[in-house]
Amino acid sequence: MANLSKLTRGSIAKELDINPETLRYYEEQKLIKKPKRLENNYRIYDEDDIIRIKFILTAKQLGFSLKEVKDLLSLSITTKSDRKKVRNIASNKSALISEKIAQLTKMKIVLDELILLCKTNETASHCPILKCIYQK
Amino acid sequence: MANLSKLTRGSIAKELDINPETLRYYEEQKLIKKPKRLENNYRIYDEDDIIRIKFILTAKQLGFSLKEVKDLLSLSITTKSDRKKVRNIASNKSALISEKIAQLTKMKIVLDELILLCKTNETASHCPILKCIYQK
DNA sequence: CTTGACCTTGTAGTATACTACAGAGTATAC
DNA sequence: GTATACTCTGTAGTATACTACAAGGTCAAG
Repeated sequence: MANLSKLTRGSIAKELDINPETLRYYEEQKLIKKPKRLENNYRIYDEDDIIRIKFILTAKQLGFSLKEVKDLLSLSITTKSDRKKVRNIASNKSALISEKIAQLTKMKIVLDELILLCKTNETASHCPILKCIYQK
Repeated sequence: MANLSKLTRGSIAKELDINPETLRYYEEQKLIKKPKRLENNYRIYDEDDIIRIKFILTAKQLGFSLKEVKDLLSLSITTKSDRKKVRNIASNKSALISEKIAQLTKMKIVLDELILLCKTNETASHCPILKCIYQK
């Protein structure tokens, strides 16, 4: 039966540079919905799935666990009662993200200083990266 | 023998809200140096150790693996030959951090928009957080 | 002077997040 | 029409990062 170069597990995995099995794992963990199947029972993904998977991979890089990613993905307001819950989760995550940005900014400043030192003839022993901890 | 309320494994762990065993694990993994010992063989840490442990915990929250943390902690210029190596690692990490900051910023914008929606009477179904993927 | 809360070592177990494999079916390339 | 390269399911194994436990030593409080 014709495949018509559809978005199967393998092609998605290749495009996103992940193991095809990871897609099955995310499905099992309910991070992505069960995809449609071709006549031959092959999983077939759409653009929305790709967006979602990209989000999962990105959030993971930013230090969120799969459980936290799941929380983030659940943030939609479909009923009135969702409003307060969503606002709570979103507020918490927003604050957490601000904190992460602040820490990363400090870390980047120290690294960029260090790169400058490398270009000149100075030395920087004693783990200069640690400066970012007691830096404003 | 007098302890003089020294910084033992337990007190550090309590202060940093981690499991005392984690300190032994980080020592084994060579993320922190072997600490001095009291006369009774108890591990005893100093302020530098605390800074270093705080850095490890922070970097982990930001999505760095322990291996990456180790790389970051190794960034010191003690000999001339270090210069190029340090500059390479630091440059790579600096760029990676910029990327993380950009992604987190996008994510925060979407979350803050969502919080606003919660305050008004609008709905936001279909996982609004996913917007941060195809956002400039 | 003992009870309980620390500490020591070595080793084993766990949670998270994949990753691989077996055994079978399906599909494209020559 | 047959390699070989996918796909399917179920299940087992692995890497990372802890976390717990056993068996024993140390220490401050009552």
